[in-house]
Amino acid sequence: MTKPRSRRGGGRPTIADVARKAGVGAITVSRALRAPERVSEDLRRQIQAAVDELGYLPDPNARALASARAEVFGVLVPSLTNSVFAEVLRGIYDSLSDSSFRIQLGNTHYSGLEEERLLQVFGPQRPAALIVAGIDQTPVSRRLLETAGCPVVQVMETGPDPVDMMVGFSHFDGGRAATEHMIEMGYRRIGFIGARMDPRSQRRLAGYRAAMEAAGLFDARLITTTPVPSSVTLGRELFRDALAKVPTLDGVFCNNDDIALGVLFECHRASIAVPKTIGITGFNDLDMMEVAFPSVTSIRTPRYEIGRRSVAMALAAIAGKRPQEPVVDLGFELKRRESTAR
Amino acid sequence: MTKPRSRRGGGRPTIADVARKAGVGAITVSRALRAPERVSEDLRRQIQAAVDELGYLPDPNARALASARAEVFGVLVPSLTNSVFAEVLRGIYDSLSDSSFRIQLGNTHYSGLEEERLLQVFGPQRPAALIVAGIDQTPVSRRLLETAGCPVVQVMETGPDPVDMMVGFSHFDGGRAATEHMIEMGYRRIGFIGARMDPRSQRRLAGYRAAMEAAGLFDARLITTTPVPSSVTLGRELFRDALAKVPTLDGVFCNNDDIALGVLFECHRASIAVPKTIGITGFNDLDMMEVAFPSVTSIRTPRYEIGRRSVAMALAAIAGKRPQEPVVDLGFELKRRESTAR
DNA sequence: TTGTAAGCGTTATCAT
DNA sequence: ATGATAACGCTTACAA
Repeated sequence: MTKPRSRRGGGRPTIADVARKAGVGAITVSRALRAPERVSEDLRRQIQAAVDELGYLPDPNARALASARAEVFGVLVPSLTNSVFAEVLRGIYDSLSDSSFRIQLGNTHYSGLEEERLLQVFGPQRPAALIVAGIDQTPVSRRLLETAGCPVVQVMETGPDPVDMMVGFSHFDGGRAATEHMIEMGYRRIGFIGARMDPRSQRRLAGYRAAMEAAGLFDARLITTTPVPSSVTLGRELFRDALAKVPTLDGVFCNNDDIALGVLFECHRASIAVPKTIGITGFNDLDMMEVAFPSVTSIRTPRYEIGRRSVAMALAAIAGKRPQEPVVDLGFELKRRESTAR
Repeated sequence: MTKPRSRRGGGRPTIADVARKAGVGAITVSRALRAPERVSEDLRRQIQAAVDELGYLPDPNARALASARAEVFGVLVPSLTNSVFAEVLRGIYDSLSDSSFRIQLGNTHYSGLEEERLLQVFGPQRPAALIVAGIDQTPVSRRLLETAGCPVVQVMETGPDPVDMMVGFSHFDGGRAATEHMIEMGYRRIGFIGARMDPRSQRRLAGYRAAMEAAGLFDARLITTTPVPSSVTLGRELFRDALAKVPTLDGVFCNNDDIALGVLFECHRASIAVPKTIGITGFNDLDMMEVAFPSVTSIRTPRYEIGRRSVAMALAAIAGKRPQEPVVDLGFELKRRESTAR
């Protein structure tokens, strides 16, 4: 006659089963698992044996309920397929895979409202930390983050007023560095081509503008943008528009590498010489920019590292060790390549 | 004098607060939220008012513990940055964003052992469904899936022996169709270039081989593969190797579009005419293949749709409506483009 | 249709 | 260092 199993449990061993088998109290098992140093050597071994024998695995839901903390990192990104965010996500994932923290994913689709909604939904779960892309949260989102009761890391950009912590770099400086490089290489009628135009793209554009104005080269007609999501196809189209608008164009700084690639392909197709007739600079430095023909100058951004660092900071904060400097600027690097080697 | 707050709760309103305010029992609130039709019109309104006023949001952890079911979809992919899986993930995410299901992410890094570990970790959470990439689980993983007690969808491929449900297409047929197309276009010394060589790549290779043998064109020296992860850079290198090995090569079927792009760029660099001297076919049909110059022939695969469909099937199964046919083949499409238009 | 009682599996509290 | 007890916030089972 079997012991009547509880109505709901699937029959998995619970902490009570382990405790019984090891001849100790449930709480001791709990401690042995979470803070082994607080349990005597002896009991620890007995408990471990019981755990192994029963194949016991703690129930994260019960744990979260009892401790009012889920071992979950909430991660909010604006896109899953944009490889920039995919790499940030990979950095976050890799840094978390040794721990018992899970990742709960949120895709804001570049929408502030959707971000608010997701933050609202993540809240009741009491995540251990929140990592969000960008620094331009709505006032509502900002308050939700401030009252989340857990470490918060804003990633991709740095700025003056962190909710809690920040890891990123200056998109303005990146845009300016790219543009200054092209000016230095002798380009004069340098266009800006940008899609999506989210806040980070806007700041790259501002950097472009600053550099152009400083050189006395700025001309509003050189700017071609669209709110439409970025793609290689769109890069081609925007380049055509830009060229139609300003036939004397001799270079383009592209919002990102997808656009740059579209420009490059269109140049091939239209037999426009790169870098001679048109110079091209991209942004992010995807793997393929180095292999492209001609290879494409770009701004290397530390996406993966941003992901890793954000987790490191959050983990430290969870452990009570807040960093000296809550805002970390990981910088960027200009990769000079053939596409601007006039 | 404030009512002594419980020691742990963060002070958020609970279902009991709502029940008190609405003058009903807690369970009625619970029902009103999950199955409104089972509560009278009147109470439903009162409860809704109380919920709104208090800003009540159910605690998913408590809910999961009480019901022995978390509203979580466990999703296992081999890579976060490979855009193929990023798109599957996006499809899954988009299909779930109307619901209250969360996504818990697992990255297997193409490792069967890591997949086992993740399945083990996901188990105790009692996910509502499991979506896993591939059909080649280890015996251990397979048993974990079979005993997970929730709907399971294997995605990306179809095969004869589903754990539960499957959505995908035949990589063998895809590889064969691509190769047959090249043969039809007049190519004879068609190489196969592949990186990573996971099970899906292997089956594409098998399809290539079948087509080549059927045409009496097969030659083992035409095959160039490596277990190294795929990249555009690698595509260039493998193409060089292939060409060194077989100077008479007149075409290549690439394992995926990254490789194909690397080949294309190398052809540009080495002034090899495409499609005249070398024909190129890729696999997956990324956005940029159509824009590339020359545009690249590829096999269009329904990644996003696979994600959506997998969720639809899982959701139906959760609702007790299992599909007639547990294995769904979404097919693929050959996109004939300039790179093979000899 | 609504409510009462009893957990769900774990950890916090307080005591020993 | 260890344990008894009472939550944690919700849902299941059953009763009315």
